[in-house]
Amino acid sequence: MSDIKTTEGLTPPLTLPEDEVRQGIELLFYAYRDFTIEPDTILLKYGFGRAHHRVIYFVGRHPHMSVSELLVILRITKQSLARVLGQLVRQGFIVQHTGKSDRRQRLLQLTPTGVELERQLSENQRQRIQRAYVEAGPHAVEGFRKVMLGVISGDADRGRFRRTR
Amino acid sequence: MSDIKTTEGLTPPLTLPEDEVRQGIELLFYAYRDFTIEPDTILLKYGFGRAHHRVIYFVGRHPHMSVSELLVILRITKQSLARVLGQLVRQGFIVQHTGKSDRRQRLLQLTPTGVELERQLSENQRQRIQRAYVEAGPHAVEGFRKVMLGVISGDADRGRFRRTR
DNA sequence: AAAATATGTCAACATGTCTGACATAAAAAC
DNA sequence: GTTTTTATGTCAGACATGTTGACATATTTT
Repeated sequence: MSDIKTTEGLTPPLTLPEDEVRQGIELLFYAYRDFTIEPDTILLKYGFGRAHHRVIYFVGRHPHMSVSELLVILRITKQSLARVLGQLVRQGFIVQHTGKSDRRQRLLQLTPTGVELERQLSENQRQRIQRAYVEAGPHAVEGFRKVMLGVISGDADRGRFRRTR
Repeated sequence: MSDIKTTEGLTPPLTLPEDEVRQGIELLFYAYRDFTIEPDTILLKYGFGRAHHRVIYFVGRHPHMSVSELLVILRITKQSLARVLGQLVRQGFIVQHTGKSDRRQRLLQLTPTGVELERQLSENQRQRIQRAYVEAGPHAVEGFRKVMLGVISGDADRGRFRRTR
């Protein structure tokens, strides 16, 4: 973050062109915008929103996760989560079961219907990533990962990516 | 864009590991989430939201752009835009002037105050990108760009990036 | 003169976020 | 074993951002 000093003849140009940085900002904006359009459309049919997708995605990704773990990932309040999670539970996409070691916890899990919805929702996003990855090539993907990790804030979250590869 | 055929012994592995794709999805989620936290916090002080930032950003980026051009970029309805744009104009961050060739148009421009707010808002995002770019190196940045362009949908939007480099 | 375009505006509504307050059950600490 | 902390739920009210639909005005194009 800080220095403009570690430059002793190394590769990176220390002052990046204004335009290059602006481009980076806009790439993130457009990519995220397009990345969410199609799932959003599907969700409409169920009367759900993007928040439901996020919950379904992460519960699918980490079965038996607790409510508080989910809150940490999503960075929203429990009241915000309560509405969408409640809907998903009442409508049979997610089940909650009491934790064994800690009976206060409500561990979350997708139902078969939930799994199906998750698949349907993420399908387009998977294809989009897959296509972009294949077209760009593995070398570019490595660079993509590096930059994205640099954009992400905390070591905690960065740690989530320290396994693949 | 289309094919899965140009593979005769080339580099890209055609079936990407499930986990690699998932990782890509999550990188986008976390990066975008963290990318917007700080500006959002600043905006709160002004009673503004993320939508105001987007308007200020793009008007700053493309001075004298028309309302309809802005609508195309943002992909929202004019009624949605009207609210935030109206606030920004009334509070002196943006001025509208009638188009010369087409007097129906209201061309948008940041006031000095608007420029200052834009700078303040985007400062953190610029630093974030700059840091990530410098740390990852120009080679990685090239890969990042390739992948992000692949994620973005239309040729129209991709065309916005066909100049730098 | 008529039609299309660029913009603005009013109204109603859905969604997702927030803060604040309070309740319950279970675990941890004393 | 009582107290405190933790995990979760819930109610209520607020605000920001998005949507549709309808209609108005000025200006350009046909």
